[in-house]
Amino acid sequence: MKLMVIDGNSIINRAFYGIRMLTTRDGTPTNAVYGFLTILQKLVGEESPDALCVCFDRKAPTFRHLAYEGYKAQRKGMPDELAAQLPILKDVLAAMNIPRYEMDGWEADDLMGTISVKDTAAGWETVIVTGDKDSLQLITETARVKLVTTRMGQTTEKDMTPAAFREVYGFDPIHIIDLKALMGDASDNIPGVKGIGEKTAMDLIQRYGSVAAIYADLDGVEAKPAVLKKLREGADQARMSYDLATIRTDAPLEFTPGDALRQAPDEGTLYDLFLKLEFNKLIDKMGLKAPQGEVQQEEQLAGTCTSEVVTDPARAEELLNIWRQQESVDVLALPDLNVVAVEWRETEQDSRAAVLRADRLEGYNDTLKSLFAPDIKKNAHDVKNLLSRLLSEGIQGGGFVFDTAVAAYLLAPTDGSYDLEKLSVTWFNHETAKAKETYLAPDAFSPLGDETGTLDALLSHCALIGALKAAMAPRLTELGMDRLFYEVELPLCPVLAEMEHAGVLVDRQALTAFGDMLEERIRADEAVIYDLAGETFNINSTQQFGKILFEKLGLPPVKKTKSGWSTSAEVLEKLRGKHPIVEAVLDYRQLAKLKSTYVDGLTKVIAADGRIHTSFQNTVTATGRLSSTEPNLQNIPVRTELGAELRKMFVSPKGWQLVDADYSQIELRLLACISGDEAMQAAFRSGEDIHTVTASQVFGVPTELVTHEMRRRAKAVNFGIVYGISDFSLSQDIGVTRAEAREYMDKYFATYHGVRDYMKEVVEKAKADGYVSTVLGRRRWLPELRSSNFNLRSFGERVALNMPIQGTAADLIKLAMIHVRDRLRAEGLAARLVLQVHDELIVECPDGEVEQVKALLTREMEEVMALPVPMRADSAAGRSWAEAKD
DNA sequence: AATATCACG
DNA sequence: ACGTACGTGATATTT
Repeated sequence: MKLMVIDGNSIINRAFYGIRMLTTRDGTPTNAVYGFLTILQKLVGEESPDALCVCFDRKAPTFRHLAYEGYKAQRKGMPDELAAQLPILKDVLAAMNIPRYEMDGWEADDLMGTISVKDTAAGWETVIVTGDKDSLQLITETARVKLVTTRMGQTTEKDMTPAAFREVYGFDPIHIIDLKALMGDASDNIPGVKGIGEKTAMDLIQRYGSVAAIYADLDGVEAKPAVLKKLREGADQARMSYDLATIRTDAPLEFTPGDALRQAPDEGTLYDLFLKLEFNKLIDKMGLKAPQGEVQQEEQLAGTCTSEVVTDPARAEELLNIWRQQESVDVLALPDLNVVAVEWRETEQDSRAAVLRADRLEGYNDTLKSLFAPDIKKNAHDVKNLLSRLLSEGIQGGGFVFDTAVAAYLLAPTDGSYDLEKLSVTWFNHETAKAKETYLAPDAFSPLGDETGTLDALLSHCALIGALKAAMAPRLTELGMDRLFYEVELPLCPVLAEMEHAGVLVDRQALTAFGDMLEERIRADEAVIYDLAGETFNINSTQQFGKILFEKLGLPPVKKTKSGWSTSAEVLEKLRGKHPIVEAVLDYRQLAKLKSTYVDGLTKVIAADGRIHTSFQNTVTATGRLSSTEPNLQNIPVRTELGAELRKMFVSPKGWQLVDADYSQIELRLLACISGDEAMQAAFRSGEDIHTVTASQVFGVPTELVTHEMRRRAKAVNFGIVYGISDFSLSQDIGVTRAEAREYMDKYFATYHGVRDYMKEVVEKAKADGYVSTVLGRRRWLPELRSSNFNLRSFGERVALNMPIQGTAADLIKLAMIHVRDRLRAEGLAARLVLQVHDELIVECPDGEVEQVKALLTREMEEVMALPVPMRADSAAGRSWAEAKD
């Protein structure tokens, strides 16, 4: 019979440091518990012990430690992230019915020693699991130590039997105590004999066997005189250290191995616990089932509903009428819209589903049009995308009352992706069929394809939308995000879809001509660079260029990257003037970027209608902003003269113009609002230039005497504040000493103490709540604030400062976009929104509408919300984006 | 797939 | 003592 006894503290420690940080969505750290369980499973699998128990340390002072009061005094307390996981682990062990031993005044290894002795007495074999070499003294013929090490998430263990031990150390296991007595152990604060290290100690113990033997006849010991002297002077230390290093085997513990016989876990309790810890993989791996009473979710997901493939137009009509009666139905469409699944509840319990297929149903397009009309209320996943595809088919969809992708995003905006498969796991801990392997497979619905499982998967995903809504809607309400969801995000979907569909007209010829010009200049730069380098090389390769720059030409490296010396523009700026190649490469880089990313990149995505249709992503950013992809039209150059040329390529159709409206200083204005800073609010209300006012106050001069340089620095401080700046970064940014930067910030905070107080309070509140939020209640969870990692925690603090501001700006412009669209429509204008660039809206309209549209945009943007500081928006019109941007 | 760079607000 | 600003996406090179 075999008993496995685990050093709980040691193993959870190894797990904590060996496995990357892991937290639940609310920030509870779980990596150590997870790691512990992984190790436990692995070892139990390998050893199949008959009995199992875990020992823990109890912090109280212990007698064997009284001998040396410094003992453990200096041992660093365990990090909070680890300490928080100990009680969790104990709960898990309880649920698994694994006995746990801990006693006031005793350490885990003492208990393990005691248990091991009793185990042997009962005629059992013992396996001691620990990461601590101290415990090697417990090795006997019937007790072996499994030494566990965890690195990069990989666990390796080594079996230490008496033979294996002797192989490594050259003496018997029990004498590890003697070894420690001589060499000490810093991590356990065992002093050892001063001046005796590992080498000497090993040699002595190998030759004499024990401390006792050495001191019994110190004069007979063969060693260097210096060593002998140290031994003589350290006799007391050696004796004391010997006691400290000795693991006791006489703890007053009642134990017989039968107490620890393995038992089945309490499945329900364990399931709940793992669900809370988000250990979904473990639930599956251990085949755990939900406790009674929570099973209905499974049934709902199992999709036991009745389904039909609609082939009769009359039946389709009938169904449409049924759907019109429903409070809402769930819809899931293939990307090409040729197959649509609809699911609805017939009664409380029974659900039904129908599949519409373009190839099976006559009048499919009309049915589609009716289904997506506003009078049928629909729940869908990624409404914006669906609406966009519908518009491509000439259908203007409406009537969407829930979007599971957007809801998932609002509830966890940093999760990254929200496909149905993933949501099924995060919300219900249920693996579903993979869309790509079933209904999204290339031949899923082709006549030659294999349809087995395809419809099942489609319908179960469709039903999942309903189940997710049932779970998410109350959560949104609970977190106060109803208005944000139903009045901002959801109504924004059709606006975005329309913008994507509209696209923006591009002057292809001008773009090509610009590209040709760039091409020529790039060639010229290449020639110059090769000449200056004395060889040809790939200028785009930072490695090759770095070699030329720092090795061949011998310029001084400035900054490191992970893989060598940086050649970034920031570095090259500093090297400017040291060698002509620097300037040439800077110029080359600018041209190459414009050519490849913008001219070539944009040309590639001009559609047949001569326009570029970007995709606006509404479930990507952590702050609530939109993002733009394929292509990204939110990073079209503007800061350099040459780059800004590109904006001349974005044009209006004949007889039309582009109207551009942008918020002025929206983030700083919101900082003034959110912080409640009177001085800053007054500055904005005065209507003067905020950077000038700030400069005047920070530098203590009247506004008329603020120089260009003073304003520039004040502007950098203003911006920096919004990002949670440090004096170091500010000094880097504006090129002054760190002390000066510090001084500017101090003066800034003296002027705007409301901002200073806000910065402190928002971080404190975030730490208490675990999240920050915007004016409209958009949330970002911040588990980083609980990290023991300084960098990560500091990052969390900066995010806590920035997200409410950037996020509120995003809230505002999103709301403004909805209002703008509604007003354009209400006033019967042909004008339409085409682009959004975070604080800027671009509308395309007939010449005759320009003035009306300019006024409308300014008004809707400025008056989108009543705030203590006025929001300002400026608008301008022109034949191109460049012309409209002044 | 990861890294470096650079475009934007 | 730490390491040094928030939020994005595209391209080219290298692994």
